[in-house]
Amino acid sequence: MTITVAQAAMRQTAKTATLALVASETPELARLTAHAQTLRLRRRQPIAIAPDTVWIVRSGIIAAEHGATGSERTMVEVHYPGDIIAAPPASLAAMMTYTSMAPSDVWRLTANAFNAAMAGDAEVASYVLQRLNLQRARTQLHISMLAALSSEQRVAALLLQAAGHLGTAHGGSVSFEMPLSRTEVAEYLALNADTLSRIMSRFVREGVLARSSRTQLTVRDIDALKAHCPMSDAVMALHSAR
Amino acid sequence: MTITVAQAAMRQTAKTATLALVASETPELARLTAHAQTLRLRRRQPIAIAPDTVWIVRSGIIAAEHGATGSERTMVEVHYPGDIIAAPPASLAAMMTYTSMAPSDVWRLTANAFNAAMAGDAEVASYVLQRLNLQRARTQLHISMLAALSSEQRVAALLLQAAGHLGTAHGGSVSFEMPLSRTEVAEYLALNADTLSRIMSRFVREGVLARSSRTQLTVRDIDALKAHCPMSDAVMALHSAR
DNA sequence: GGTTTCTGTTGACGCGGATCAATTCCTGCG
DNA sequence: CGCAGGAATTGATCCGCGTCAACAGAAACC
Repeated sequence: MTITVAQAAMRQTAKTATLALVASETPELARLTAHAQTLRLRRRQPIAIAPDTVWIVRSGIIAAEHGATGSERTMVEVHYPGDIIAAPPASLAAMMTYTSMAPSDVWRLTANAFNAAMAGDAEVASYVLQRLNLQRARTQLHISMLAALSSEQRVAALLLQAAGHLGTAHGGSVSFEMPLSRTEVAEYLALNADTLSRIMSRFVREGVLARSSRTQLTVRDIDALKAHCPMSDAVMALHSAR
Repeated sequence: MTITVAQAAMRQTAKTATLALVASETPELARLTAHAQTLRLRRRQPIAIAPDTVWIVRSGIIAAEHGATGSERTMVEVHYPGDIIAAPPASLAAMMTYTSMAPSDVWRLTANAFNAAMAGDAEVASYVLQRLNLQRARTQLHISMLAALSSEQRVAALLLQAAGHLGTAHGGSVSFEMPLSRTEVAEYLALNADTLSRIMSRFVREGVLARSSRTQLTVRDIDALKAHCPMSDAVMALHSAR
């Protein structure tokens, strides 16, 4: 991979910024920085996740998608800051795509360095396992959503997730910029894009949601939204920026 | 937890048996046995996964289900021998149920002992991460199945999975005993049980499948089954007993 | 062995959401 | 500023699969 001067400069700024972040938030991870290469990703930038590498999301959003480019595509997982991404097994690697859905900072480590860091430090090991466990819980909840919820309930769940990760409370209502396009949300929820559009319009008509631009959303009534989604409590518990 | 004499006896036999297994298959895990308590589980035995414990499946099958008992239940994950199960986050724990779907041997460790074992041994750490990564890949494939496949394709995928884990090849065809009931399969595939029954009958009528009893299945034509399922290659790659 | 109860099968029917097509709305670009 | 191309909306239509109900078969219990 070649690195331009501009990219190198961005990496530098990213590195200093995230170091401060780490010191206050996750001291365990700070011990990984020594072996990590910091990368800054543009919006919609596809990422080549090489075998035997581990990525750690520092800011932004990374989407993991599965399937051929075209109609039958699925957004399998959405990664938020703090998430740990290991290269998929070889048998799946060819069908997986990773994309940064927003400007993101990530650390990249070799699997060896990552393993060594875990083996050498009990607190790092404990932190990593706990984090992976949280990600597993989110993925399981995702399955539960797809399996048990109607399309409207799924959309409500997604809005709660986005609000939890990206939202800023503003006197009872929560605003955020949705980083996923309509098509991408549909791929995440296993929904037809047209159906999704209808449901969003319905939410706006009902007054639980407002759109100031195509990507700027405001949840006007969180409780009404929660009432639309059976497992809202679990969704909000697992998807809060904290 | 009280342990009867009979249970203690079973634990003893289980322990010696699995130790031999470990020595030949997964030397990394053998180093965990010292801190593990071996348990034998009956078919359909529910498991209480206490906070801060880690379970390792040695034989049999453990199902993780989510949702209230009753209609809207989802089988979120199926664990096979070698799998590592960490207690779910508190916010999800109340809605999760773990059940042994077949006679199973499992190891139980405290999270502390597990973390310590990883931190003390680089090979254990590497093994655990690789295993967790395989489980993540399976879960992602599960999502992809639910999102992208029709009900018939999903059933085909499940049969390929079961054949891979439990099947014994027998001259071109593969036989196995299905540990899940019709209802449970339906919960795993996010399918109506009646619809599942229809699809199974269709497979039998087409000749790709044969039933010698309620639970004894034989896939008569693996290739025909693979033709029914778009991502059959990935399914078989990730679900093979090896 | 016979009754009860649980599990699976099959048909008829209806609904939720996918599909297709037409239109409108953004956004970038000359 | 106006045009072009893509993204989102919305209506009309269709079909896969869920739902309900009636029945059949297996296991369980006395």
